[in-house]
Amino acid sequence: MFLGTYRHSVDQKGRVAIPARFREQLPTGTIIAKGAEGCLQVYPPEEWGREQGLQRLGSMTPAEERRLARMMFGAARECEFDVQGRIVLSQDQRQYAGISATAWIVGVNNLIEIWNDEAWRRIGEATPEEYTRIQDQVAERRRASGR
Amino acid sequence: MFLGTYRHSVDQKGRVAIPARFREQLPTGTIIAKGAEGCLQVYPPEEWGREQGLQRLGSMTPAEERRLARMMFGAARECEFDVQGRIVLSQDQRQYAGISATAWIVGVNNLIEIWNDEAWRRIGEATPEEYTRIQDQVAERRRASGR
DNA sequence: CACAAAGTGGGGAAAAGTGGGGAAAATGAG
DNA sequence: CTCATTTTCCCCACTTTTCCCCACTTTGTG
Repeated sequence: MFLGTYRHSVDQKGRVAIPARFREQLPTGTIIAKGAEGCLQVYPPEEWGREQGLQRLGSMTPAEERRLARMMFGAARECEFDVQGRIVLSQDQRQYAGISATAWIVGVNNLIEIWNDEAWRRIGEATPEEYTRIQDQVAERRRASGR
Repeated sequence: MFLGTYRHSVDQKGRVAIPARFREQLPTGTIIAKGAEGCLQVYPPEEWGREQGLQRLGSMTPAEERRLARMMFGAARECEFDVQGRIVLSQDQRQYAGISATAWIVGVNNLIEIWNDEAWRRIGEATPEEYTRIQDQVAERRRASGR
């Protein structure tokens, strides 16, 4: 399980340190892909496998899903860690996520997301009031779906 | 079951001692998260699993749930106790809860909450009249929703 | 009052994160 | 094909943070 939010610097070569707590849980075969809302997503192998299962193309696949699969799999890459535990974000990935000198690295249960400052402030930062509202929303949703 | 209210100091490194009575009931895998009304919440593993564990993030997750998952998991951390039974509250957590030199640690049945002085005074110091009124309100609401 | 348990504070080693130099590999122009 | 330029990545050095350990104080109990 990946938990917590970390702010790390991205150097001129595009390297970011993945927090040690996360790195321990990331075997070789970990994949980095483009994600919704302009973030980058890091999938451990089993989670990536789940996505593969979900997004198989065939003659019956609707256009939208074909498009999603192409974007997602086409833009993905295997993560390669250096001795210091950093990965290199490609030019393309940095541009997609709008990342320059710093990045937020966020554990979201089964995967990790990487955000630029401004986007994470908008999406992830919560005052107690917002947070209270969000929690009520979760509770409401849960009640509605009968869990 | 967690009962009682304790006032402990938070040192310059952000460490708080969790009361021994509580600690005995907290195995490894205990989670600390942000909670409603600006408190921090400490979940024993089963409680965390019941509340949050089910949600997974993937390409098929709807936008609303993506936001919830990012906030819930991004704001949480696994508790790590030192030999003295203390945990470290991160900078971010302390800021969220408005905690500096002291904190109130409160057992609330199935989980533990951590509050700053001022907020806890508002919540915890109920007069008999207020207490009665709140109890009646909750009972009424429950009856109305048929639980 | 004495002893044990719980809580508090700080010093220092170890780990994590950051930045840059330079060799090897890839790319691209002539 | 060759040479120059860029990119990649491996390695080292430095800074900051974390956390492990010890010692002291306070509280509670017999």
